[in-house]
Amino acid sequence: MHLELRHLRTIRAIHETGGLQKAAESLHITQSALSHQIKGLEDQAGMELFVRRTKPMRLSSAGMRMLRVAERVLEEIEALEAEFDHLRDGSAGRLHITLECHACYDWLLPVLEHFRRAWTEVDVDIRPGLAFNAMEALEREQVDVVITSDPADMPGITFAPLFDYSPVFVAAASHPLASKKLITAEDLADQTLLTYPVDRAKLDVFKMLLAPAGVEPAQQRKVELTEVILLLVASGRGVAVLPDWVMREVRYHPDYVTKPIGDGKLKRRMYAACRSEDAVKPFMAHFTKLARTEAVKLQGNKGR
Amino acid sequence: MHLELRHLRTIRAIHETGGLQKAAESLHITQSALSHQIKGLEDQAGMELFVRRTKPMRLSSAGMRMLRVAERVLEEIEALEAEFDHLRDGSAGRLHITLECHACYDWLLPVLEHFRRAWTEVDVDIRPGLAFNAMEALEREQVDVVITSDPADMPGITFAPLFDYSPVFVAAASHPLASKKLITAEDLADQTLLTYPVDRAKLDVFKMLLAPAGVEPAQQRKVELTEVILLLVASGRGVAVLPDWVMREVRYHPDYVTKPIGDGKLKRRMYAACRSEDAVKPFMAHFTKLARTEAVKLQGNKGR
DNA sequence: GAGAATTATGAAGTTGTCTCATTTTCAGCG
DNA sequence: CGCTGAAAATGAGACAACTTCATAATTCTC
Repeated sequence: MHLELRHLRTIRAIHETGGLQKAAESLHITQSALSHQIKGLEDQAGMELFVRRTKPMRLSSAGMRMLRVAERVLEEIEALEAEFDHLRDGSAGRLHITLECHACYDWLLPVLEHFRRAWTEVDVDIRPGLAFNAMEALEREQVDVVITSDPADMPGITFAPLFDYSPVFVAAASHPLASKKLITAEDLADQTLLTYPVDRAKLDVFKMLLAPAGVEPAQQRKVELTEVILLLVASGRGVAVLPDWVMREVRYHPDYVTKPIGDGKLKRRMYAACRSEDAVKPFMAHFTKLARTEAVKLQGNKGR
Repeated sequence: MHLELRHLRTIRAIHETGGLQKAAESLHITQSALSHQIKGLEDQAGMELFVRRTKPMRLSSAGMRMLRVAERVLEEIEALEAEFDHLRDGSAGRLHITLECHACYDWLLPVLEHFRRAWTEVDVDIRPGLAFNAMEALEREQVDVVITSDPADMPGITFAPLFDYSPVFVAAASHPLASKKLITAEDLADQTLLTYPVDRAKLDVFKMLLAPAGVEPAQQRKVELTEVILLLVASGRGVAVLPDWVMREVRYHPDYVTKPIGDGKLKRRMYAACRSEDAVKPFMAHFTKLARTEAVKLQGNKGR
């Protein structure tokens, strides 16, 4: 028994119009075609789907069972086709994001909260599990956006700049380094460094400060959550280097001191990477715009 | 965009096997056919459903959306096909019943309670609304069984005898007719007769007693529920003629008297009518057997 | 970078579905 | 009762769509 949607559409049409003749019109085929079709269908089903004792003919009890499935299934199919219409005109789509940068949850979550209200038909999600191979996941359409500060020249991938930030050193107010004006790589050589649990290559403090100077911290402790890093810093269990926007809450808190690192002019730029074909979609443009706006709010706190 | 199940099967197969090649095998067609097919599908969808940057190819985000629908829909379709297998071998079906005889609920409901446990895949229902045109509804497959005591010689309809019963006169113990041994048509000429609200032709008391004698009761009051008829009888608001099995509960109750009617030998036979094609089905045979068994229980109460 | 594996493409063939023309069936009605 | 018209069934042929076959173009693997 090999059903096709054609059969379900036929069943439904005959039921709705109440006869072969009219059903044929509504399906834009001939009555003959329908007659042949249901004959074939009944052969496959091995039973009569229609009652011929009456004219026009109506569904039999077996036919009614098929009708119930037909109505449910066709509704799904039609919803799918409508969804594809929306995909084509850009009002629907998928926005699955992965981030190489832990601290970005700070601004990303508010952005997504705004976004999902504006684009109810876009399926939004964060996929932390794919962060390790983020760019590859983007190419394979496992995700649609990668938040990164390492743009690469890749064909088919577009990097939209979001905002600039500086990595900032943070320590407890009572910490010996609190008196220094500027933090150098060597200052960290005898420190416990608190970082996110990611590859060193993804950590600003290694890539921009320690690696160039060939310095290794006395100890590195990996911590998942920003709040916990700050907690450990405050209690003198280590020091950290975090993006400046993270510091907005604690910059003027008496327990902490923040210091510029390196020459104090280290700047990084955050990007949203997506496949170039998606870059032109309206919801994608809106997403990057929202991300920039949210970042500005955070930057605005700097001068407080 | 004109989707067919073939497309959904293809989408699912490619996803499950992880590539065109293997999917083609599992669908028993060539890889070339699949390649052509998805090309046509993508043309219709107006977008890419697969990511070709990788080999083997995988679903794109739009393709994933289609996959979700495909999985739901195909599950329904496969369940339907399985259901039809059961319909064919007779372990599934529909048993929609209508009754011309109100009192039959007494034994029918216990029967259906047994039945539905034994035949979980048979859809059981009672359709009181179709009682007026019961036999026509049976022919048109609006119902599958008619409970009736008027067998007719109809082509394609089989009448299975269930049990015999006698219509019995019932009145309040204090009623003037309580002293009579036998009730005749004339006895009812000055009585209020309580009946079910159906056509006179379907009422035993008219068809077998009053009509032949050309007698009309003083008054006829139509009451829906058996319990209410008995209540009204007990309070002296009228008399009734009911099937003997209905009386099992009240026969020896001090408020009531029951009397034979006519010559006291009036017998009626109850039948289950179904379409002859259904009569051979195992669940239908089981239903009539259950009905007979249940009736015997009631008849057994007679001699209590 | 060669070979294997995977997908794409073009042409030809086959299958299945539709249309057209006609017949059969059935309900309604004089 | 037979006529009449509408509805459904049937058979033959046309046609489109899907499939296969053969082969080219990619991409992956070692």
